Amino acid sequence: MEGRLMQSLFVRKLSTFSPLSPDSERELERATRDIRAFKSGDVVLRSGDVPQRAHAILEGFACRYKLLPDGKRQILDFLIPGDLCDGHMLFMAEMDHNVAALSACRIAIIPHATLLHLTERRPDVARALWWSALVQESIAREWIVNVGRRFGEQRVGHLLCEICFRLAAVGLVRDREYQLPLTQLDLADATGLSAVHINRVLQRLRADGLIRLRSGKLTVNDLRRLEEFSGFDPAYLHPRAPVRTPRISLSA
Amino acid sequence: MEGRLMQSLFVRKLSTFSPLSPDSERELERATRDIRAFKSGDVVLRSGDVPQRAHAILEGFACRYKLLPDGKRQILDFLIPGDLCDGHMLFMAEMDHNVAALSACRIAIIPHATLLHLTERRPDVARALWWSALVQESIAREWIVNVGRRFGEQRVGHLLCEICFRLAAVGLVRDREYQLPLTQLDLADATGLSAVHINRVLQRLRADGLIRLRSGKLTVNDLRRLEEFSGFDPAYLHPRAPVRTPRISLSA
DNA sequence: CGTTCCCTTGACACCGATCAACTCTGGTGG
DNA sequence: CCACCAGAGTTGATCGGTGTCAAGGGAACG
Repeated sequence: MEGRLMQSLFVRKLSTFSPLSPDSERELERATRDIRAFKSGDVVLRSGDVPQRAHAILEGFACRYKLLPDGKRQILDFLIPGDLCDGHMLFMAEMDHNVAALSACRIAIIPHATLLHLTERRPDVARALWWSALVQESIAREWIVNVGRRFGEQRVGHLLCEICFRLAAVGLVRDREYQLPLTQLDLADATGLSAVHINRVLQRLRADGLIRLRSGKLTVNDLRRLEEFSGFDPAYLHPRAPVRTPRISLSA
Repeated sequence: MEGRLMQSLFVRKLSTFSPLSPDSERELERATRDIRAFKSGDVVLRSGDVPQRAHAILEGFACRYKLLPDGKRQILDFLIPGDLCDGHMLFMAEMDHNVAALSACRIAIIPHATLLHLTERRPDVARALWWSALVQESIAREWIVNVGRRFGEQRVGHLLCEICFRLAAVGLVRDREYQLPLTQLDLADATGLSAVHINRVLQRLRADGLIRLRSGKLTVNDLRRLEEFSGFDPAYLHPRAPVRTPRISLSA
């Protein structure tokens, strides 16, 4: 829908991390014109890969995950429109986890060379990328708390709150509702629970009137109550702009 | 012990992330001359703080943690000599978690102004700091897997492997042994288990001949076996130097 | 219009929490 | 030097959250 608009979600989101100059936005926009479609289940990045191109979600849901020797899967993060899948690969040697599409996705492919070149000449871009890595770190830490110390109901509630806030930040929440193209198995692997248990947890959340979830559409009946119930505090998403905005320039 | 040597662990570790020029090392060294002692239990950084100074561990163990409304604690990471507690605070608005000493610690206090100034003039320093943030992110993700999808024995085993590798990287492992000044409650809060259960897990690991743990000293009898048992793969610690080393300069 | 996921439900097992007591250790002061 | 004390480690009994297994129902897609 609205090709041009959706395309710029990546740039828009980056600029909320740290303001971008119009020129930088234009150049980033130009760099994200190579768009590929992925089907649900497609693997975008594989552990051990040494990717030469960066991937930015424009539409759809994806996730980071790791597989254990015994076949169990742990989802590490959901990737929503505007998210960069592999920002760290600009510097690191190889992927240490996988990324796969959880729904049909449109993903922008950006050669590292282009992104590096852009970053070298544009301090605001470098700053935004660095900042986005810090937010990801912060989200990962909250996930540790989620799987480590909360009960099933709170885990799921907390996760749904996080997704709500993150989607809202890119304008994908309307009337307390958002598209959630996730399987109960996906929710299970994100929360460290089993699919059967997720099913029962969802039923209880529905029975308590906290959420409605039908055919991929989630409705939060009372966000305040769900936050309270789940122990959710959006501070860890660092929604505001950074305090200091030093000029960062990457020059070759 | 050996004041001068210990002091430079922070600099030494940073330079393993990304090589530092002798000048940068010298300047960093000079910036870390303000050293404070902390007792076990002392809170170094509190959630909500807006610190004006960065903290680097020179000696001892500390941890990041969050407290839940019901009083439960989840440890998010252990901070060992060489680690920067709050690198992200150079950019972010406020702390979203706490940092406390788990043993007697010596911690270098570096004013943000100094660190920023240094970073602005020295691309190699900026690059090393960015890189260190990426490694922290990677560690946090592996912790999600640990608490989400492993059994008690493997969780603890995996954690002990990680600490072993990280301590070894700063030269604090000798003869498969290292100082582990952690309470069983600390291990519990790091693995999402209860203190009682940790006790039983440790007994089983000892009985299986995998480890020895007495009076704060941990011995790994057979690292290969412990890794295999715990599903540990050090790749996520990204021990090697970054592939690309673009010049990053922060200029005000 | 049938195949394939996905969701749902029930029975049962088990990992790990909780509670409560006891022991050990290291440090302190008389 | 020893008695004491507080914190940490240990143990047993019991409870409960969550996993596993197995079967059936529903909805989407070709």
